[in-house]
Amino acid sequence: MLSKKAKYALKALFSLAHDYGSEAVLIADIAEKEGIPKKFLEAILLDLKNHGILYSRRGKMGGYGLLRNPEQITVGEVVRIIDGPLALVPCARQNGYQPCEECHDIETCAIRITLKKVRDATAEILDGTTLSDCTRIEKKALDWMI
Amino acid sequence: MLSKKAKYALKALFSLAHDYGSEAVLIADIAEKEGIPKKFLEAILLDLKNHGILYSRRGKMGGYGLLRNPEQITVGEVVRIIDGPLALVPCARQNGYQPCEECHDIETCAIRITLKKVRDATAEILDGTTLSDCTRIEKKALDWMI
DNA sequence: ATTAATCCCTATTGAATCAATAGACTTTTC
DNA sequence: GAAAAGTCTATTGATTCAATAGGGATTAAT
Repeated sequence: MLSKKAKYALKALFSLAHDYGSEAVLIADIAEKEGIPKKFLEAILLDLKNHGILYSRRGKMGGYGLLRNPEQITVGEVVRIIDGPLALVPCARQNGYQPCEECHDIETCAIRITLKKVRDATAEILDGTTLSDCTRIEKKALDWMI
Repeated sequence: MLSKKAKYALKALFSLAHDYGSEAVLIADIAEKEGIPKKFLEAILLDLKNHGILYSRRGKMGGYGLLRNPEQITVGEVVRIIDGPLALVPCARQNGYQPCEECHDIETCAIRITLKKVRDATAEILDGTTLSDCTRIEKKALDWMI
């Protein structure tokens, strides 16, 4: 399951991608616009900042903004920051591999091999989807209505 | 994450697939062979029985066995029984669709659309992998050693 | 018919994680 | 220096996960 935190993170980033190039945006504004508990969003944005996705300015006139172009930030990157590795099982990870206790032979464990395929397919999709892809998808509906 | 319960279920089914055609197998035997807490395994096997994967016999000489051919039971079916729908988000499910509160327009929610792709790719892999595929994978290692 | 083996059922526990909240601290602009 | 922002630490309540406990029901063998 995708955590609510990750969903909030993506929503907030879509919003910031939409405003990319403008001034920094207030946490409170994003929170209200996207219906996210403000205090919760604070922690999320801070986390994204610490991982090089966002910049921030403190004090009056402060706020958050994307540190990179929306085309250079993928959904996969965000999900990994908030929810951790994509693999459904630690022994099927691409990077942070961890053996599972109950698996005798790592090379031939059918569960691991199968879930590695799932991880790879998932990574292909999520790492191939950028924030601008997402805003483009969501913008279609608005254009259509005008 | 795949639950430990689902991992146990798959391990137990691999074991039963290996013994397919023979007598019913004791819970205790599977538990010991696969290193699964017996009481926990009881609940798992019962669940799989109630979903038409296994048959059981009570009393002396009792035990469990596959109700269908190992080629007709997929990893996807098992995972869904134990862990629920494959989709990472309820609004991306193929069958038990449920709207998410925070998503205004279902048709154009980028999160939903992206995670639906992930679900479909996952389903393709897991529903395309049978118990006999798994035992075949794991058997390779043994053959090789002889 | 009795007994022992076996699966079946209900309840409970302890740990971990998730979602959210509270409150004080630091930095910056005006 | 006052007000407006982000930053940090801690805590709470709810939920889920993994496992355990203790019988109850059924069947084969004697």
